[in-house]
Amino acid sequence: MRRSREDAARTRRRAVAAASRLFRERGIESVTLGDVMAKLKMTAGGFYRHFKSKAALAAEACAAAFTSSGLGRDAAPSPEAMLRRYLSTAHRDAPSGGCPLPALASDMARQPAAVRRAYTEGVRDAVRRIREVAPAADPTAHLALLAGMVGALAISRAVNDEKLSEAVLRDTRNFWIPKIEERP
Amino acid sequence: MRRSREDAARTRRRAVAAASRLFRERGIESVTLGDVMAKLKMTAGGFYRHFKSKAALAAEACAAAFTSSGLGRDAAPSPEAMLRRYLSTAHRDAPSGGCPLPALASDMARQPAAVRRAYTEGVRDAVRRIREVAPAADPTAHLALLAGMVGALAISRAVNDEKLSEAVLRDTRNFWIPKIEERP
DNA sequence: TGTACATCAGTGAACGCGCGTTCACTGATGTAC
DNA sequence: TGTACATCAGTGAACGCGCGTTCACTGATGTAC
Repeated sequence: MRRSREDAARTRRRAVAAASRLFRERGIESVTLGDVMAKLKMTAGGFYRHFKSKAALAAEACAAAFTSSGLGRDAAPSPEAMLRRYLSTAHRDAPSGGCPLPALASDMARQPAAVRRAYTEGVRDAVRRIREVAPAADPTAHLALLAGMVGALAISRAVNDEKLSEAVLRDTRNFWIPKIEERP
Repeated sequence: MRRSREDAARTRRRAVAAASRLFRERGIESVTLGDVMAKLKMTAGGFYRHFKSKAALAAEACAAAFTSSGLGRDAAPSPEAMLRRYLSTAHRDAPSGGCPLPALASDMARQPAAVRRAYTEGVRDAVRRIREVAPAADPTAHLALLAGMVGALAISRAVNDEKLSEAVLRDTRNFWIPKIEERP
């Protein structure tokens, strides 16, 4: 039966939020509309009152993942605190609330332009954020640091061995912390 | 009709090789058995004369991707040459023949233990390889470098903007080259 | 403020499609003598 | 070496299943008067 406008708008927002979490956790293609709607305790048919297609949801959910995620969330901490938070086992083990960059990277090759644009904008935001938090001397360090953070998290999640997984996070952290604390 | 033993063995090898390339190009789950067998100009039904299931092929194809891939392929070059090759637009644009680490990272979370084990072994091999080629002073640098290489390639492939994509590769290269050329 | 009607959020069944897997079949290869 | 038979690599159709999407339907919400 019909719901109030506020209820409907809330359903839409909840669908985007649930998809944003599920996509980061399992990848866009492995998540079904049934999975997303089940999180709202709804049946899949109702989905199309709110979105044109799964691709449309993917574009919104990706953008949402970036605006609500790790790197940009709160006021600028120290560069060391940022790195420790990003390269933590907690972040590794909770991809659904974490940074979309490592979580969605390999999905991007198969996504429509709208989704890829959202991801690309997310990379630019992350670089800006790093530049603010850690205005290091070496101008090539910012993208190299981002690559290291994203790569370390991705590898630490992919690997089957807890010790190796933690070593990747720890060594990447320990390598970068002195580099970004330096001031020219 | 029946084929000779050598023909059959050759078919099996070709299937593993084709899958290894396709998996790196499109991700394991987006590649169908039909895609793999079409590369051999065969129909999908014949697949099961050689493999128990798609998962069994995935395990073999993953392992194969590591033994035949980028990082370990040829005699130790200079560390700079290795970095330039890995972080090149050529490598970025040819994932099917390239390093499986960035290509398969996000598939791993959803793979059975055998596949994840192959990937983990691949990470260890890559670290060993980096240690040989670039025995840098800082002991945390090896994993940090691997993370940077994998992250930079993954981001450069995911991003929609050619300039940003090249900047990620170039900056990561330029950041690391002086670090790994240093000898203590 | 009440009433009559149109709207539309959500349900649940149905659809078409593509996938992994199975199977009866074919005919060249391998084997036993 | 030749012959008779068993094997089995590959074909192509069929299967069951899950997915994205559609649709008729329901009944509360919104609107016109």
